[in-house]
Amino acid sequence: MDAATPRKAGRDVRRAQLIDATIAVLARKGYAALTVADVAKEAGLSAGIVIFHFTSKDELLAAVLHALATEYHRHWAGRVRQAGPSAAEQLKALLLSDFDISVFTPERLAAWIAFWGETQGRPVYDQICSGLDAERQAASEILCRELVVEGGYALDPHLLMRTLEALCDGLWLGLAARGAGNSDRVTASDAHKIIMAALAALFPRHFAPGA
Amino acid sequence: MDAATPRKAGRDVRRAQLIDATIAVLARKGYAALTVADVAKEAGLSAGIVIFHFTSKDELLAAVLHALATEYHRHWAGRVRQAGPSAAEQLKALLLSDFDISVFTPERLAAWIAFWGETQGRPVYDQICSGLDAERQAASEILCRELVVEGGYALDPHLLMRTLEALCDGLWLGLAARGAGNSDRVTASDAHKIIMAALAALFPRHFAPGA
Amino acid sequence: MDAATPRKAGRDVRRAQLIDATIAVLARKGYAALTVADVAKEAGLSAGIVIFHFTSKDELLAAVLHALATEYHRHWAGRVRQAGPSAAEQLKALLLSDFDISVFTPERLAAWIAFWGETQGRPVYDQICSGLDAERQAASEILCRELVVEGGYALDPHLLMRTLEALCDGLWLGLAARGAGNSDRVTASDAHKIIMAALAALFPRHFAPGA
Amino acid sequence: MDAATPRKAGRDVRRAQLIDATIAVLARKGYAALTVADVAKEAGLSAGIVIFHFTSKDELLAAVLHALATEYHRHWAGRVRQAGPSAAEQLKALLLSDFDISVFTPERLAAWIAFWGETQGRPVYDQICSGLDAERQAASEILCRELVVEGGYALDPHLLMRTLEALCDGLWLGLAARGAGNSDRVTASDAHKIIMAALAALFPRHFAPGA
DNA sequence: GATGAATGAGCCTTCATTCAT
DNA sequence: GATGAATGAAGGCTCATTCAT
Repeated sequence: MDAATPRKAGRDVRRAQLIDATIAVLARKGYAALTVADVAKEAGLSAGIVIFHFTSKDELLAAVLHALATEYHRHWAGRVRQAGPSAAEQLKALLLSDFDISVFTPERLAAWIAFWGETQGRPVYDQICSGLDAERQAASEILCRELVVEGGYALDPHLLMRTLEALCDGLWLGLAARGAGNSDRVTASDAHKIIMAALAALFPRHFAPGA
Repeated sequence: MDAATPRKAGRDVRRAQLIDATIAVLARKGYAALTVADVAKEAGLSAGIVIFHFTSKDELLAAVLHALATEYHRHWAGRVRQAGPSAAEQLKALLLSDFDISVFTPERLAAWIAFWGETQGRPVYDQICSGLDAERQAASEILCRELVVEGGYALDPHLLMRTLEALCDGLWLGLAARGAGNSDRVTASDAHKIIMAALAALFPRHFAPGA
Repeated sequence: MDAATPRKAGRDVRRAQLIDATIAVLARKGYAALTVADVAKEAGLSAGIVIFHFTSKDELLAAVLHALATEYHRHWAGRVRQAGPSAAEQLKALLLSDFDISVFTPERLAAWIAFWGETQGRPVYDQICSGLDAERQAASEILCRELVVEGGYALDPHLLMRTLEALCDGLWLGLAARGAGNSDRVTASDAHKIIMAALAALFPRHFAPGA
Repeated sequence: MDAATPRKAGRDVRRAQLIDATIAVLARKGYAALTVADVAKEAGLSAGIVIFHFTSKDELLAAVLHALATEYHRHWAGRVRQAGPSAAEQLKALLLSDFDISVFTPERLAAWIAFWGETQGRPVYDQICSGLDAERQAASEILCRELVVEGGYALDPHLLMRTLEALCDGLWLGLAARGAGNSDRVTASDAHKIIMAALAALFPRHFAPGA
């Protein structure tokens, strides 16, 4: 692919390059059909070097998931940090960060989904994500709790967190769906509107409808 | 597996048996790791007979997805038909039908998710589902529109449908997640509560909170 | 090789055929250069069927060594049984049985030697042989002890056994040696003479020189 | 391995170092499992430099065998030279030199055996050894002939040489054998006793029993 | 219909060898 | 001289598929 692949490269540079190539192949062919040769070709390298850098296909895939999970975590955590001091602003930032298409390109979403499907029979994948997932859920639940307290809503913060996380997951699924002839696809813009409408419906005293 | 596998069985019976075996393997090992031999063993038969009945592994998997999609469609359509005449009752029936644990066992959910991950690079899978999916989305959107009209809500029926469908999808993902040490899992009961709370939030004039 | 290889064969027949093919390749190319494809080609079959019958290359080789060791054990034990009742006759039969060219063809000897060289780093090979080896050494030592007692020789039966076993091993090595331009090779006939001369020298009251 | 590996070393020093490393790996893993990377690691160097110094793996192994054969030759030849003037003393020196454990460590013996097993399909190895082997056999046979003439033994000097050489080879095999749980191993001390007893039996007028 | 031996394509992985630094 | 990233040729093994029985 990359005709300008330098013959030599630093260890971490090459690893990152191969991880990116894997994501691209994952998005194009899915998890089951991905081969080491595909990844190598995508990166303009040989299959041998993939094993050289990652020891095995399994470890390459684990490294890819780890990279995705870490990137995801950094992204939402950064957005929350940059948000205003109020719980409402932070929750909004947390949820909308999932639909920042400059980071979560269709390619990356497709790669994520590919891993979801393989969590069965690959407990490792769960282990890679569970810690970071738990952090996000905890952050989300804390923010929900604050809003509930502030607004006096008669809702369970834990279930609110589950609701919002499920909504985000479901929207990702919709964004990644390759509606073949389906011109009627979910877009990132839709996702934004949906998230804001859901916040307005659940926390009417914090979020104005149509904001 | 099943020691009492009858040696003779009608064509469709055997196909159904093999489809069930495939679902079981899919749930246990995931899509990528599934082999024809696994399915055969699960069904207590030989690999040859699997190919004999389905011509190829690809067609077996397509048949499985078709069976799942058809079953899914029949289930929600039946529930909507059995529901009361009001749009609110029908929408509620439609959404809650997804969490009927007698039909959507963890095994079946896991099989579904396995297919989701492979939709990339397997356009066939999209084709199998798209028609039935569209029907459901249309039904859902129509019901949302009726509620919007009845209740005078300032919400877009299309986005409401997307919201509810995404929520259901996300909850399925959560139900299927095999949180290893994660005692804090989403349950079908949680899903019911979440759906009802979401309906109450979005359509307050149709659904009482805590119903 | 065998153009008349039947398409189907009983399990044990095929295993024996593949073991023979492996011995042939071992003799021709040595242990390190042997490939599953070589064995398959030698047997006129595909590589897949080798793995099908033996699970792995390692297990194939272990099975070959096991077959060789068992055959060896049966052979000398049979010869001893057929020999006369005296310890002298039995010891003679035991030692000469190693040089029965109808069983220990150059090919088989070469295969044996190939395994000897790989016993390092393959403890399994030791385990396969050690039991049967010990039996032979015990039998040999008992016979030596009887001769020592009968003849009043001032020799240690254990060391006598070691001497005779080492001599047999060394002669096998010489028989298997492929003296390239070396027309002066050890022959089975030499081996017979050497064994008899050694017996005559060690047990002069039991074995006449030149017998 | 050796942390004190000097970065700079004369060509021959480095070659010798790599040959020693190869012998160590050969003894530990056997011939078939030996890799250039193993040798490099053992020597505390990189794989590239091994090839640089020996051009190829094959030539490295040939150099190792050559080194072993030369060392072996020098050793016995030196011992014979240092021995007394009589044929009996020289033959004794020749044979016992094989069991000088200060030179023929278990490691070196294991390396030798590893090569024996690969002589099949590697005619080069035969070529490397045949010349020096022939010299030893000639020397041994000449000494045997002298003893036969002196003692008037009714034995063929050629077969006597074969007998003694086979005995030495067989004892080496026994010394190198890694009897796992086998506490009953051949020792160098056993080998000495066996050689002396064999000489006493074959040449009673030259060697006293129990000497 | 059903089995299981057999095939062959393709994949992951190893490893000797090259080469830029 | 020395390193280590990189290659490419095999090799072992898996697995969908075929076919004689």
